[in-house]
Amino acid sequence: MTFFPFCQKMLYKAKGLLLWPMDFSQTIIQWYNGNKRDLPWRNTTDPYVIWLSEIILQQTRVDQGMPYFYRFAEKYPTVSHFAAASEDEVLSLWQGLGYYSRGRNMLKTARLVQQQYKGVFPHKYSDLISLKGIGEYTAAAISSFAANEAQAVVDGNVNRVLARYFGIDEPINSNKGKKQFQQIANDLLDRQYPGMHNQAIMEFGALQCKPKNPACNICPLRETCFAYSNNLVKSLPVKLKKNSIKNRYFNYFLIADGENVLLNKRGDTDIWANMYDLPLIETPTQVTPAQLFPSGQTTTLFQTALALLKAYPVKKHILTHQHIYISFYQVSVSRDELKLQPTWFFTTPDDLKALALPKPILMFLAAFIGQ
DNA sequence: AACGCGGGGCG
DNA sequence: CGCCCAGCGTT
Repeated sequence: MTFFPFCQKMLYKAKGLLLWPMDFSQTIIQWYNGNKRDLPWRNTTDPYVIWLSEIILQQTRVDQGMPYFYRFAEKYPTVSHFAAASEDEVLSLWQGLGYYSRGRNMLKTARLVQQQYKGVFPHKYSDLISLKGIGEYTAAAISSFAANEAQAVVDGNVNRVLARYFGIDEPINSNKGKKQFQQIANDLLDRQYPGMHNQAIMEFGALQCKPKNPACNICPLRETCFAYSNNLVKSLPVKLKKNSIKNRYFNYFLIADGENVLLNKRGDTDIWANMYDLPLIETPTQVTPAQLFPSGQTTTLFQTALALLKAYPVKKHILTHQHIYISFYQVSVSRDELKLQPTWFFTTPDDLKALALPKPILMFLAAFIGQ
């Protein structure tokens, strides 16, 4: 999707460098003063306490992290207390919050601060950035909140606000996008009150410019918001989708009665909807014939005793969002033992020609019938 | 640049 | 079910 990137760039230059930076920051800060939540880590400039909150809040909503913040702040009132903890104890406190490497890295950092910094938690960006578990965002957050260092934070909230307000369609998780959003955030930063500015824009993203159903109707920035003016609020920010290719393992059974082959009519929800394949067992992982036929050469899959005649090598079939590993097993079963499933039926090679088969099934059957 | 790492809330 | 959340470390 493209939204005239050249024009946007001009627009950003016009807004960001000439016209709007003061208005933007002042409007956001004004909104912040009227709408901010009372959060415990905002009532301190202790970099240690802010660090606690920031690590806990990485990829974690405030509501979810809050009880953990209290738990840690009470158990470890200073970084020295934290440094004296055991990993088991920290992980136990962390239990249920997810992303457990955060807890382990916290302990490493606490111990390093205890040793290298004599228990005085650093507040300079350049010191913070080298600590385990502290990246660009967290270093900017701690240094600006604790010491008003002019470092602009860029998190999910900031990305969303900037993408919408300036109409930036560069993906927020591409390399180019990351640089671009960081650059804009830097340009926009209120150099007099960087800490409050950072808090304000994030709070604005969290409460006002929300991912779903943002409150544009009462937004103080909507008159100059690119996304609002151009009906693009729902499509910004742009994010590169993760390659969510799933592996699936299909085990097909070729059951022949003379020339006739037992087919299966597929349902209408999965891939190859309403087409025809063979009796199938899908497994969560690749299985060997030995696993599929646990008692030597026979198995009772489908509540029917099947005897393995031949196992074919696995074929990989690639779809846009799925990689399917297909195993074919030629089996024998006496017809009176066969318990037909509702979707199963025997077909002749002639009738087969009139049916829609997925490519890999068609190829397999053609080779089988042709032999 | 891509991926793994978690648990929970929301539409 | 897919997306998103005060991201970071590793490859």
